[in-house]
Amino acid sequence: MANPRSKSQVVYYDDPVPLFDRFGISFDIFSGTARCPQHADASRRFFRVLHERGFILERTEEQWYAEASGRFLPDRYVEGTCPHCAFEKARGDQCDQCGRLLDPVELKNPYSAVSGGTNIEIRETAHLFLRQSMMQDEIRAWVENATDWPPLARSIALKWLDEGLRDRAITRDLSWGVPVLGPDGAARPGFEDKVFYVWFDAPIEYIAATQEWAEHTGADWKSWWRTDAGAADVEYVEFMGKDNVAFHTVSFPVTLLGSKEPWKTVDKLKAFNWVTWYGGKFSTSSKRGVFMDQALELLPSDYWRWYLMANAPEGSDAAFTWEGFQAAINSDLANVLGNFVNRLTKYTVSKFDGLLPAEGIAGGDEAWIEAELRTRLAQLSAHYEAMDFRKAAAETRAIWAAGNEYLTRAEPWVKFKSDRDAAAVGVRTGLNLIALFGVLAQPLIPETARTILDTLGVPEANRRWPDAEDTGLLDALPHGLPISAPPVLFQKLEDTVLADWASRFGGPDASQTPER
RNA sequence: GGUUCGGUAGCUCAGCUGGUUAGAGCGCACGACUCAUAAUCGUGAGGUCGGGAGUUCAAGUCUCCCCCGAACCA
Repeated sequence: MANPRSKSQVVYYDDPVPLFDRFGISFDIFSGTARCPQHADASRRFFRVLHERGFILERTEEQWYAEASGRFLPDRYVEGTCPHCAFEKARGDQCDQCGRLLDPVELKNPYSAVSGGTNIEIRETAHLFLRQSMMQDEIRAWVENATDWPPLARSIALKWLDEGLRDRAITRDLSWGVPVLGPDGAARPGFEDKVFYVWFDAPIEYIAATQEWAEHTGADWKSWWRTDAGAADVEYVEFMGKDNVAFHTVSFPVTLLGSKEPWKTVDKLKAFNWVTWYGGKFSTSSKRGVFMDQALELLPSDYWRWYLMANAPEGSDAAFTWEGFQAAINSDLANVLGNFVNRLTKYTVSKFDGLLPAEGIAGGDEAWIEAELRTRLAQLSAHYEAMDFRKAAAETRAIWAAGNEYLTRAEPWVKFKSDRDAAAVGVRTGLNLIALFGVLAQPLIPETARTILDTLGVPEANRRWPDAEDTGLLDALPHGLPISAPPVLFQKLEDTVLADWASRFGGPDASQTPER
C-alpha cells in the first residue's frame, strides 16, 4: 500500500528477482501490477463484470483537495489534529495516539502529509464502491467450507464477516495505477485523475500474471484458473504474511465469486506470522536487522534459509537472535550434517583408497537404520504435504542425526582392525546415507545439497524425492565409485564474528523497540 | 477501546476433538568413543504447563475473571 513516508521501498523493490535468485528462489514468472501487460485489461474486465452484476456503486463524498498540487488527497496523505484527543499528528484514517478511526474531514488544522502544505480544502468527489455487503452470505458459506486453512486464516476471515462486510471504495486519487475507463474506452467521466485502489486490482494480477506466463510459454492459463476449462483439479495455494489474510479470504473472493463466473478459488492458505528482531521490530534506521542483500555479504544463502525455515513463524511470531542463529548453524548444519559428510569421506579416502567399498553383507545395524528411515521419511513427507515447514526441518535434522547414530552402532573404525569387510559395510552404508541426505536437503539448503550430490556424482534423475518404502536407498551408489572429501561444507560461527555483527546490525542490547 | 492469537524446562518451541509417570532441539552435568570441523553417541538434572476460581471420575487441554506480550481494526 502506497505510503508517502516509505520512499526507500521503491528502490528496494526495483527488481528483486536477481536477489531472490541468489537465495535459490525461482519463479515461473515474477510480475507485478505495473509491469504486467495484461494487468490493466484483466482489472477492467473484472470491474465491468462486477458492474453488470450490480456490485458497483458510484457515490459522492467529501475529501481534502490540495490547491498547490491540484489533486485530492487520499486519507493517509492528510494529517492533522485529532478531534478526540488533540494529538497533533493524527493520520487521516486513524489517530496513532488514541487509536480511534477517523474520517479525514474531521481533522483539525489539516495539512498534506506529502508536502506539509496547509492550503487544502474540502471538496466533493466521486468514487466507485464495491458492494461487498451483498456477498456476505455467499462469502461466509465459502469460508466455512474452506477446511484446509489454518486457524489463523479462518478466524481473521470470520471476524470480518461477523462485523459485517462493508461496501468499500475501489478507486483512489492517485496518478499511479490502473485508470478507470468507461464502456467507450475513454476515461470514465469524473474519474480522469483516479485509478483503481490497490486492494481491488492487485490480487487480479495473479490471474493476469498467469496470462502473461501463458503468453511466453504457450501454456493455457484457463486450465489453471477456470473450473470450466480444466482448473477443477488444480490445488491452489497462497503464501502470505498475516496482514494480508483479510484481503485474500474476503476481499478478493468477493471479486471472484461476485463475478458469478467459474473462477478457481484458493484451497490452501499458508499464513505466516512475523519474524521479529529480538522480539521487536526490524528497523534500518535504528540498526535493528539484517536485510536480504546484506545477509548474503555475511554468509551463503543456505545458512539463512535453514535458520528461517527451521524457525518459521508458523504458530506465532518468531524472534531472530544471533545466539539462536549461531546455535542452529553450528549444531544442525556444521556438526550434525557437515561433519557427517566430512568424517565419512575422509575415512573412505584414508582407509579404502578413496573408493566406495563393495565388500561385506548388510546386518543388524543396517536393518536398524533402514527401519528408522522408513518411519522418518514418511513423517517428513507428511510434514511437507501439510506445509509444516518447521516440523519438516526438525525431521530432516533428526534423519541426519540418525545417520550419526548409525555410525556409532556400526563403528567401522573399530571393525576395520579385525574385519575389513564388516567395516566396508558401514562405510558403504554411510556414503549412501550422504547421498540420501543430499536429496533430502534440496528444498531447504539447495546449494549445499548440490555440492553433496555433485561430489558423489549422483545423476539428476536420481535426485528425486525418495519413497519411504524404497528398499534400495542404502546401496544405491555404484560400487568402486571414486570418493573424495569435499571442502568443509559449513564454517562454524565464532563468538567474535557474532559480536561484530551484533554491533553492526543490532543485538541483544537493541532489544527495546524504540518507537511504537 | 474492541477483537483475535499467545504466555509450557535456562533459551527456542511441540503438545488434534480433555484421559497412563508433560515432550523435542539447544544449553548444562556425567559417561562412551576416537573415523571427523574438540565433531559424534548415550545417560541425567531441570517445569506447581502466567495467576485465581469453576465444570468433570479426570484439565496444559473446557468456562469465567485478572496480569503480561503481540497483532488486527478495511
